[in-house]
Amino acid sequence: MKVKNSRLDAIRLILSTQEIGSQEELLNELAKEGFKLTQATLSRDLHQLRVVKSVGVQGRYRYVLTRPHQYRHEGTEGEMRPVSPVQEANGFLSIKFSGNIAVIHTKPSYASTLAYHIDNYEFPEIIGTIAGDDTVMLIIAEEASRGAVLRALRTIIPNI
Amino acid sequence: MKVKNSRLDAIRLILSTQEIGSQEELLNELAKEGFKLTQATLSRDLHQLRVVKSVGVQGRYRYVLTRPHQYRHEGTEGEMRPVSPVQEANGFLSIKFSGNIAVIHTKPSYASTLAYHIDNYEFPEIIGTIAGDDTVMLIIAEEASRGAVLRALRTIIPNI
DNA sequence: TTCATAATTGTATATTTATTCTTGCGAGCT
DNA sequence: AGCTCGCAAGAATAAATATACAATTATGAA
Repeated sequence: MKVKNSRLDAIRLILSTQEIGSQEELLNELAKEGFKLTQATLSRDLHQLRVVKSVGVQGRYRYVLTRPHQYRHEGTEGEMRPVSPVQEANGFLSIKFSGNIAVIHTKPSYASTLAYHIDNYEFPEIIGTIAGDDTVMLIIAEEASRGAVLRALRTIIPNI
Repeated sequence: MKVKNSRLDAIRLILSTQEIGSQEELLNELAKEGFKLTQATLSRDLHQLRVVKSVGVQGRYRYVLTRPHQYRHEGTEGEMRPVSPVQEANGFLSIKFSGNIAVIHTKPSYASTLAYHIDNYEFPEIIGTIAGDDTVMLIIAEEASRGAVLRALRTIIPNI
């Protein structure tokens, strides 16, 4: 849906520039931008964006974005995201799983850069990485399935 | 007050080892540990600890600690432990568990020093470590609980 | 197109969380 | 001792947020 995506964008914009302390407040800001929706929908949007209600400077509550970058899980919509340079040349060769560990093999010297980008996304499915020269080890969250890990990584490694 | 501080400690311990999705749930866990309090008090505790309700891997809500660093507001108790240089600057940021592995994130370049110190102690709970630039992975002994690991690490990382 | 399926949303409501108001307690003071 | 100040906490309640359900709308396959 076109409406929803631009609304999510608007939410991100607002939250990154203003101090919003409640959903109702955010609802008002969105209304100013011409978005008409209910608190229920907003709650769902925030959940999807993984926005959290945090505690700001004066002890006041504040909604904050947690993701450096957005990644859409299952592209319900075609929605061609722009492709970053990382995706162009990530050196990815293979991935294998064992227990709660995944091992990615890369071309020589690519591992640490790839790990850096994975870390950056702070996928909840991946609690940490460690890299050698051509190998990245991922520790997978206990609740995460391998499919979920692959989907998450696809943001960075489309050719996975 | 002594009670409150140990309760805050307990909250941190619980949140760092379990998936807690509501205050009531946390209240139950605290009850198991012998803490008796109401939701109102817990809400205030969480606010003080700047715990946020976030979204975990399965789309489930989860309370997470935002500040790995401990801060006691009022030095109610003198308790001035001598602080070693390691403790001064260990670069510790966060710790997460999955299976028998713990992942510690540190400030850039701190990981190997921290791992070195952990190795040095030869904690029976930790059978080995491996470090990158800002990540230390710990392999946990089969018999060791996560609480035990945290307690052990507290020797080196008081702000854990 | 038409049907089936999945996604989006609102309404109403349940659930959850924050806060107001009050009491009790202990430290430090005179 | 009595007094005050400030923190801690519970009870009750307000406020905020999540969700079950139903209706609508989009998407895709044949």
